[in-house]
Amino acid sequence: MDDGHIPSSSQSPWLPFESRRRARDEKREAVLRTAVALFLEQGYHGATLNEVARQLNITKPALYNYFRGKDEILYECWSIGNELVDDCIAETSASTGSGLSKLRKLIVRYAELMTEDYGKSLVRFDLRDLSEDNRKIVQTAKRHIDRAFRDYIAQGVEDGSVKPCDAKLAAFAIAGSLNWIGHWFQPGGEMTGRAVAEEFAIRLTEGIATTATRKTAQKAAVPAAEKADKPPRNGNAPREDESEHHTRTAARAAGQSKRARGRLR
Amino acid sequence: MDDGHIPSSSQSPWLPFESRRRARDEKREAVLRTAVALFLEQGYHGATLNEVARQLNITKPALYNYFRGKDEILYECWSIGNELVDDCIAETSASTGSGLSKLRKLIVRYAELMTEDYGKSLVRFDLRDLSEDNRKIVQTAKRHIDRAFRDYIAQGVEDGSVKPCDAKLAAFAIAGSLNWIGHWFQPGGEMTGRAVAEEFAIRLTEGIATTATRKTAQKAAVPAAEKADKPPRNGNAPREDESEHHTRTAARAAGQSKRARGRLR
DNA sequence: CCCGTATATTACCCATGGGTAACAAATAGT
DNA sequence: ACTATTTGTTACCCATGGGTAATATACGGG
Repeated sequence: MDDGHIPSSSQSPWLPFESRRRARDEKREAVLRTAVALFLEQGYHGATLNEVARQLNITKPALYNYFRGKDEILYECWSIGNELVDDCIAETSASTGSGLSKLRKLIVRYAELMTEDYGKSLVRFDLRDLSEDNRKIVQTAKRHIDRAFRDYIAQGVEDGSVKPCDAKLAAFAIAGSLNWIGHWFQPGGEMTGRAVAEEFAIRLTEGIATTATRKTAQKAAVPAAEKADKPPRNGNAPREDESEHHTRTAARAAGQSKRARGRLR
Repeated sequence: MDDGHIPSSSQSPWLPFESRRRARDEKREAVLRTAVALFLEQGYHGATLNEVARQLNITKPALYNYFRGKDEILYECWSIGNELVDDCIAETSASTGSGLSKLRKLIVRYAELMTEDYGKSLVRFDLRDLSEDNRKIVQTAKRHIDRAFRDYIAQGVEDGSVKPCDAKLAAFAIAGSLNWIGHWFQPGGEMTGRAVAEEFAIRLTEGIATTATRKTAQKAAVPAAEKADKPPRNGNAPREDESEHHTRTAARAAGQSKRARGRLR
């Protein structure tokens, strides 16, 4: 029971006896990183604030310097994930290309998000554990995400890159597959998050695309609408800049955003 | 707060003052029906046994005549859902036809299950709320379901009805879409459960099928392997034999099965 | 060096809700 | 009818864990 599990010293800014003066936001983030991991591992109700605090080498009441309560921590975790999704959507919407092309871009990004903690929090946390106000915010955001998928599909139908279909149901089907990734994906498995993401981008659009995509049998003559589909991208990028990615995005998120400050006494 | 919400008298065998001698199993089932609905509506942790009991016109301790505790009720709800899935798989496996044909059959049945309470319980309940033993049982059962999907896909690849693909990922993608139905579907919406199910069966297999399915552009010449695909079925059956369906299946489930008896004092 | 602020700690409160004990009422069997 | 069993009820226990009050310690500025 008391096996400790002292977090690797690079994780917690509260080193037992050491310069414990870090920027406030860094600590806030550290709390959220620990909380989201614990919530995912043990479930929101299974995880206790005492345990969150213990993993950070502090005690429970100290958490209340940064958050009003457990449900606010949950919300903030979700919120970071949501900002990441919003970024995906914004980037994708800003790009040029067919509806299908945009849809695939979004799928890749969204799928990879689902393999990370903050992404998982979008689909594994229960809305009912949030306060009334926050729940409404989340619901609105969810509709926003759904709309993005539908819009790209509808757009694809219009420009001919997507077969005529019910955009609503197609979006549900695609989003369902993607969201489910957040339930089964475990880092350290056979495939990396990105590999899964790219595979899903093909698989999930194969049914509704007007053109074949695979290097299987037919050799798919690329149609006009597809020309802007895949700019060289970053080829085979160094891969696994993940930790840096995390801190970067988390820092940005904590920096701006309208999320509550905690301790506004 | 005290708005009552007395369940329609056709729901509870414990009518306030009336012949309250029903068979034990009927009562057990009534508990489960009420519990599963409440767990889905409020979440397992949000729902209290007091509330379950109240909706049945009894008091909390009376529940312990039938179940050892809250987590066992959760397990039993899940268990009924699992038996329904097992039936789907058994029926499907017993049928003849191509791998694709079986896959579609399973998808239709599974999807429709996801629109019902006991089906939803398979994907919305948290394994971590179960006892150690029950959790293992559930995990094993989940693997069994996953295997069914994979097997049909692999079989389809072999008999040529399905394009070569990674059966594992394809199964995840399909199951993900289906499981997600259990999160968004609400009876009373635009589509019936069956309509959604049939739409999904097409949509989810369109990408991996070797032949087109839709009455869209191409007129899909049905290949040899597909001949046994759709027997007339029951055409447009009277539809909505749901309540009867529920009681029937629930009765069977309570009748046989090795599930614990409750109060084995 | 002293004080104000931020941050953390110790010690506590207490609502909640799962679970139990003791007892009562209905039921079935002989 | 009398009794054993089942199936309820009322009244209670109590572990858990979120949240708070009072207080101590570190730090930065004048």
